[in-house]
Amino acid sequence: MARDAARGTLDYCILGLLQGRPLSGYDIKRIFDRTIDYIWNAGDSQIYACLKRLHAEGLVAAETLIQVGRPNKRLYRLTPAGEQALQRWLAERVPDRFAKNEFLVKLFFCGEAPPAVALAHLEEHRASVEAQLAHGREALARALRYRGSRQRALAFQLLALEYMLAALEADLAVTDRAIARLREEVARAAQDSA
Amino acid sequence: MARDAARGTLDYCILGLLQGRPLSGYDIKRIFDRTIDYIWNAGDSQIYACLKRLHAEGLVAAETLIQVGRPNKRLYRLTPAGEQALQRWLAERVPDRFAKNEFLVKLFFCGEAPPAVALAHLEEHRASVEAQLAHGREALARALRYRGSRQRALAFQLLALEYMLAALEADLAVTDRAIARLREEVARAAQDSA
DNA sequence: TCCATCATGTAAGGTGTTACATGATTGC
DNA sequence: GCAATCATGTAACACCTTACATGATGGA
Repeated sequence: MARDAARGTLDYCILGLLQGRPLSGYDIKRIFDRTIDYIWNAGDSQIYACLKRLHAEGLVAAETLIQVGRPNKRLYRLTPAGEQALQRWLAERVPDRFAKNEFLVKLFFCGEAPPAVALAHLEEHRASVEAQLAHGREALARALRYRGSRQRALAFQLLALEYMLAALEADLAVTDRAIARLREEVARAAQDSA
Repeated sequence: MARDAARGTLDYCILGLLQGRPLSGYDIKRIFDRTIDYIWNAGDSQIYACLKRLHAEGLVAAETLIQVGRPNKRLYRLTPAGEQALQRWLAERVPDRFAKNEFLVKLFFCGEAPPAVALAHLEEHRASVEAQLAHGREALARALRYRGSRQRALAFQLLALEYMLAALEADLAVTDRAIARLREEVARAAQDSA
């Protein structure tokens, strides 16, 4: 037994979400969009394909729920093998890959373009960061209101949110400084040419 | 003409690096490893394949440099078409995709695992962040010592570094708080069972 | 003698994204 | 009448990683 039947991070995300309750592919996609979106996500087609494979490999069990007035759904739940695979993955070291960042790459090469180009990217980035911050703070408020079982799971979700919010706030500070500097540069250039 | 001959971010990174000087695939890989690594990178095979395609599509020109005592190298330089493609890409909006984060995903699901598991991940993460910080600070010091042409390009590389360092510092603060909390929890659990 | 550096590639396989296909119900 | 929600999938492609292949020079 060299390695698990589950393959990528998405597989384990799905196994993780199935802890303690059965879900359909559709449910899983909704949870992704609502709660983990800022860390991981996938298109629905990928999720359905993944569930099919996890089922074929015995990590999840499936049953079809017949519904009236709406399409039937396939409910998946963790099998003991799936639970084991998940626990093994949780204990395994995180491979430390660099994180790709399309925004920073573009900024990195903006030296040869006119300052307005970089400024536009920075301003757009600022708006995006603020939107993410708002979204994250809402999620935080929702999570803090939550009273239920799974308090321990909640603590770790809060920690992930804390990471994200801290990163976004730091990002915003750098962005604001950069925008101020660039605006000054643009203004100086305009004055010089006048 | 719907879109450029260049495709992904890697294509444009390579075009960006080729601004103002010819480079071989090997050179490009070394620059990636030394300076952009924390934002983007690629395996050498991917870089060679990419260069070949960019050449076939006329965005770079190639010449073979015969060397003595070491293998010949293929030097690539930007063509006017490549320069245009790069400028177009620089001006284009950054598509805002979520950033995948394997560490946070794992942490997110650590609620159902023993606290020691999460603690191990956090401590390892801390070490990794400190290493990246050290690496980034060195790069910053090197960049600040740099005296040459391309000062404008340098300013943007410094900005990218500034983003990275700020994110890492924020990350470290959260990590330290989380480690302290978890250690306390583990200690309390040990005391209760005693 | 063995390893690192210089230098370029092929081949295979895995992962992820996008577009397409289908079809009922509910609310505006 | 139109769009959104519920629900599941196939197919094609684009992208990325890993392993393999080759071979000289120079230092420990």
